[in-house]
Amino acid sequence: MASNTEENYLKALFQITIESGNKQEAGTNEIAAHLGVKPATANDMLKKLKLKKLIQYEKYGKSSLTKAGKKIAIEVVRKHRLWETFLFQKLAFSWDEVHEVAEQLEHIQSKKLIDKLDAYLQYPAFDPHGDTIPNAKGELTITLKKTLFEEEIGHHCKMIGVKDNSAAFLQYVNKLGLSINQTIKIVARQPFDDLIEIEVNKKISSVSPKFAENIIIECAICNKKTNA
Amino acid sequence: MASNTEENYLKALFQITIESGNKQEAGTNEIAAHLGVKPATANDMLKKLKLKKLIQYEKYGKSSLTKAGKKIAIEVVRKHRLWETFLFQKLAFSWDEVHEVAEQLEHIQSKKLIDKLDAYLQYPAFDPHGDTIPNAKGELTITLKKTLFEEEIGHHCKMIGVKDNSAAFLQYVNKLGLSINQTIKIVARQPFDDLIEIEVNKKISSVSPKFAENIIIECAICNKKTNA
DNA sequence: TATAAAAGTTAGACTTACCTAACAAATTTT
DNA sequence: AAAATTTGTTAGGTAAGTCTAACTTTTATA
Repeated sequence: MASNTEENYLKALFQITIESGNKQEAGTNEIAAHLGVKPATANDMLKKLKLKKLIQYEKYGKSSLTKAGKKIAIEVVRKHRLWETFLFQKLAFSWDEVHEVAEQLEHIQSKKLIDKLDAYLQYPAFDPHGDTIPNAKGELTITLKKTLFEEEIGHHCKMIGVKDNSAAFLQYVNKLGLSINQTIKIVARQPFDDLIEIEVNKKISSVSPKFAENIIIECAICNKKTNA
Repeated sequence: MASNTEENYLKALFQITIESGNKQEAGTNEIAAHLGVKPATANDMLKKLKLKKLIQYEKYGKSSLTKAGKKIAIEVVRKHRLWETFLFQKLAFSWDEVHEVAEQLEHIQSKKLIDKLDAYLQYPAFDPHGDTIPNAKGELTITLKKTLFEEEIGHHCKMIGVKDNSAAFLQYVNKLGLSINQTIKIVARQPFDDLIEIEVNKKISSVSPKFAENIIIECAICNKKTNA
């Protein structure tokens, strides 16, 4: 059984490598910075994790997760995101409040608890930040999610969440015909006032950059799957 | 801020003194036994808690909670019982599975979380074991709860929970006119076959010892209130 | 390619929470 | 009231996870 601290190191390594999509391994300093500890501290832990066969690591080299380490990391991510979803959906926490509490809840050890929570939430695919939630088997679709603001002209994407939860914003979202899972096409950008033209259900609308930054989308073409 | 371990010592002291109702203070060995640690370990911690002014304690003497210590202890108890209620009511955990998981959940630090959870559960007064849940102000009615089996002849009591959650049992409970908050009078006990005669809504029924052991009641006359 | 900078490591120290073993005080029992 | 038992304390040790300071290896750059 991995300690809370070990779980945090494995999660950090997972997020810096596999989930970021661009690297296979991470350096000691990078891991330390990600966790807010000194490199010397991270170094000790990396040695320990290697001994436990949870990471691959050679002296003066970079670290990467083994299969066993990845399994634990994904479980922690699953727990974190399910709790975030619970806090957001059931307890009416706002989008930006969920993370901190989920950092604590993700270390509760009870397989039964997390599977029952998953069922209670009706097996959600995304957390309130628009990140994908691994399923009970440890399968995870890695989504290069971004905001509508960041999507390129001509691309199609799918709305998977919002950042702002104010009534005013949500009413506006609704008025434009937008909802979770709705497909959106980026038609054009006006260089003059930066407005973004989008097509939703064959209807064209213009939205502000501020609006677009608060719509979380999934970039379907760049998804890939990973599992434990 | 008290550590998880400190919280556990304060909770233990609360449970062996205030909540048990018969003592005002507890010895080092007793506290150690309650927590499953060695007396030497408990001794170290008691010194530390005294330094933090969370307990009163003289060398070779007994320990008792200060006002500040009691406040923390009650908060932990509140969190524990609210989580138990959540697991039982919302996630369909059984009566005997909730404690272990709640032992972990009770240490999550977030006032907002626990108050929102309380509201979500509609401010429950009792946990699935029939223990009273302190309110957000730290007020707690200490109930000398027992099972119907333990109640004396002639006494009136109030049903506050069940131990068995099987459909068969719950249907039986229902058939006898019993439900949460229902008043029950113990009419008599048959020495011959140990059946217990109870009066519910002016109707007399006989129940088995096995049945009575699974009905949790509150003994209204011996309640007292405490707060932080 | 030599040197400077960055990245990574080691050694030694601290805190928390636990232990064992030996000892001291308080309480019971005879 | 003395002896025996129980209860509580102290001293010294361990493991986890953190730190600082000094050192080494690797990488980048002049």
